Amino acid sequence: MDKEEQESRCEQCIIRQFNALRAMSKEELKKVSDSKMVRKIKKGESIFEEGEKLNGVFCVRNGVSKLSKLSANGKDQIVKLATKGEVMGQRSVIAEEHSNLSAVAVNDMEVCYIPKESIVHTLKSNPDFTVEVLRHMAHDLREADDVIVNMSQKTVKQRVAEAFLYLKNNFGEDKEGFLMLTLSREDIANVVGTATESCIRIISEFRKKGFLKTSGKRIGIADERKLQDLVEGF
Amino acid sequence: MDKEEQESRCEQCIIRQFNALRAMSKEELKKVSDSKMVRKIKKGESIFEEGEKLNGVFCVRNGVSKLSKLSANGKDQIVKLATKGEVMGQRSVIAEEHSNLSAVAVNDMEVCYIPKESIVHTLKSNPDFTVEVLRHMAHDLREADDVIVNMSQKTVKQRVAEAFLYLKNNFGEDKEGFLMLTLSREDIANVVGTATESCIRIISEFRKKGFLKTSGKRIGIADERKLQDLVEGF
DNA sequence: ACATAGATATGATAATTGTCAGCTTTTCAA
DNA sequence: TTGAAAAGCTGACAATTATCATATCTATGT
Repeated sequence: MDKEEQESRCEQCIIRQFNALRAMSKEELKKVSDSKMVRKIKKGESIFEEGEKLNGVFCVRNGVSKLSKLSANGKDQIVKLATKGEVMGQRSVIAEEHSNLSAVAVNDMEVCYIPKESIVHTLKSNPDFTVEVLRHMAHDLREADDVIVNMSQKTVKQRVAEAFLYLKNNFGEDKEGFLMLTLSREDIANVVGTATESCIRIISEFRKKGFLKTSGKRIGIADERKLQDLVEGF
Repeated sequence: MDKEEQESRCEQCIIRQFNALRAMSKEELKKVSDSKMVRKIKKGESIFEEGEKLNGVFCVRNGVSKLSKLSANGKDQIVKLATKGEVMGQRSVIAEEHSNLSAVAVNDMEVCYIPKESIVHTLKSNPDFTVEVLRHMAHDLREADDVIVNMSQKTVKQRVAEAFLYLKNNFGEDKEGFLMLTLSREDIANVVGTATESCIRIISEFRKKGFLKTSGKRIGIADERKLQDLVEGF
């Protein structure tokens, strides 16, 4: 077993610590590892589509994927950004429904595809694993509730401010102080649920006020305190 | 065992068919039944509050409860309406977090309080039950995703129209054609995520256009087709 | 029945947000 | 390197939605 092959064994995979797979037994993990497939996905490529029947889940090893849903007016609403260690598609596999979301790579990615059999079998036989999955889903549900409240009770400006704080806290910033995860203005608008132009306008405003700094499409947070105040309604 | 006592046994409870309790064994159910407490709650009374630590879950036997979250601007956002057969508080119990939502009775209710021990123990030992809970939570999560998209991509008018269709489909209407579940205009506004005045205005408009009919605070759907068209953007 | 608090209704106005059009800058592949 | 094409930006304007003020109705307890 060479180095690369070794690293691609689930048993050795560090990523696993962040998700429910850590509750699997050695034997179960071995099965998963044997049945999984590593896939490289380029920026902009689709991983799965809304309405598609998923026969497995995707575990993110590297990169970021946007999970979105097309609305009647033709705009995508980004519901979640999935990053290293997160599992995509588990909701659909568990509920045995077609996917309610599309997944598209925001940058180059590496994901493991795990056929549902490996998962479903363990769900039925290893309660620790099932409870662990349940915990993760409970967490996702709480986050979704929070998003609902933000969407309906906060202004667009507050939501934009919050989005940048979220990006900083979850993806970090480089040495120059720019956000590690660079999204297009359109993607930001789709996270926030607003028109691209409105989003751009607000970013400009924040830049003029010294809350943000920009360089091309890169954006950095210049005054976190002020952004935070804005989110909280001051 | 008299009739009332018999009906209050979980083993006999029909409600159970609608939730994850149906996956419990006879013995497990007996334990739950012995530890549960039936509680009557009057309209407007609170069942639990946001931030409260829940030591059990609430199974709705009768009536409807609104699950809401207070936003920074002082308004409640109603995230879900829980009705007969639904279990409230399970997310918090499973995630071992304080509740992220408040539950208030919309009309007179009867709920069973089930201490978390009965649940948690079964979660660890009966995978069928755990998977069933997981399925329900997966379903809730999907619904939450849909709400996010609606909130951020639909106009207030569309959301109001959708809310009435939802109320009709989930709670039905009486012989006169009024919705069985009567919510105050303020509650409707809090479901839709808008100002109470805006909500009232839109209801008036819909009445004038013949989409709805009203009688005091009761509201009925007069033209489902037109409401549906509106939701879909015509 | 009646008073009254709370809910519903409506107008006027302000603030927010979306849409369309046109322009400039950046990005990326030939 | 360069020239489309895409992304970013800005102005003007329209549409939507919130806010405040005030009036009317209605449910509820006494």
